[in-house]
Amino acid sequence: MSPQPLRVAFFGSPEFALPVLNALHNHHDVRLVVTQPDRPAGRGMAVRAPAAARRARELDIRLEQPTRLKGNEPFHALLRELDVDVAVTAAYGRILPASLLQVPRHGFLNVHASLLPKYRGAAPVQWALIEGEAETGVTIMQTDVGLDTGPVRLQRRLPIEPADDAGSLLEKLSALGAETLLEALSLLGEGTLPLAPQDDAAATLAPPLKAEDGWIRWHEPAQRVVDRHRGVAAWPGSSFEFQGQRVKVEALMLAGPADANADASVEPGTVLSSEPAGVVVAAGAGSVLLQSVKPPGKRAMNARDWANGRGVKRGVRLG
RNA sequence: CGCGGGGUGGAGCAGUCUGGUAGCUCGUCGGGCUCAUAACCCGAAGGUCACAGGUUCAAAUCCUGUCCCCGCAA
Repeated sequence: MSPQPLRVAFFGSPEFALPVLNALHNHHDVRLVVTQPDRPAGRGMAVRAPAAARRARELDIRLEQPTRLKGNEPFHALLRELDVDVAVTAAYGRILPASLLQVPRHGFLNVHASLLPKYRGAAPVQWALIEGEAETGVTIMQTDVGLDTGPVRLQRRLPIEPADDAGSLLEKLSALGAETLLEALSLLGEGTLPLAPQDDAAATLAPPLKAEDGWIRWHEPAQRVVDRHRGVAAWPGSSFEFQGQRVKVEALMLAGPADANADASVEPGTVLSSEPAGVVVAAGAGSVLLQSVKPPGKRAMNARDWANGRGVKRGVRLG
């Protein structure tokens, strides 16, 4: 795709970064991979390396996992030594100091999973889903000192399918991001990569999700409950409270018209029926079908099975 | 040895603290009722209570060890 391989440094950590790293490795000269440090994760709290770090080892690319960047002179020196044309970031998860941005000849390009200036921040895909957007996309931007505020260099749009959740959309967008980045680097090599400032007035924020973003708000309209569920699917997942316990919802959908909450006097969160397909719950408008749930300490089960065992039937209130 | 929850007929649970007849909501099978059903009625089958050892007249239940599942932690 790129006739002229560039010398690049790559900054990225989680799964989202992998397609981008792989694309760079296939078409350019990746001289360095930088990820977040290894951290304890998983049951047993075993130390685990970020996805990009494991991939870098597989590809036998030099790997650095600095704890801090600001004032880290040896790291700055290393980047200068490697003499890279451009640095690329994709979900690196850290603000870069100005002193670092000017080291590569062409600065830093960031692969961001939204149509900037909308959804600046750490969770653009998740928030686009929660807000019920019909489309999203990826932006290749020139990194500056702000949070996703730098000029847009290349952008590609992608429709959001009804079946998409945070997991599937992140996957699609990382693939699209990798593709778009290669195109951008190609144009960069030719000196024809556009540079357009963002319209700050149109900017919106997509902050990291918090655990409470996953709680189902039954008073929201049914479609919004579904959209929120899709957005928080990767983490923290949606859940509700029942008898003091947090029950996670693995699968949920809009209830059919037959199950619609016709009686507006029914309190949101009230179980309307328990049927083979699942448990129908009244929302602020309309109703939602819980298909698969996961009580604490248990594996995922059909919502109907869960209801059978816990005495959940018509009229019971969920929190 | 980071913290915590769990393993009981085919599914989901109660019972364990305070040892003493295997319980509940479903499903399955047979029969009945109904124009009909995610409905209702009658009946039946189906369980080494995760595994091993120990205590006891007696263990799903108490003690010890092992295996497996799950949550927190981003």
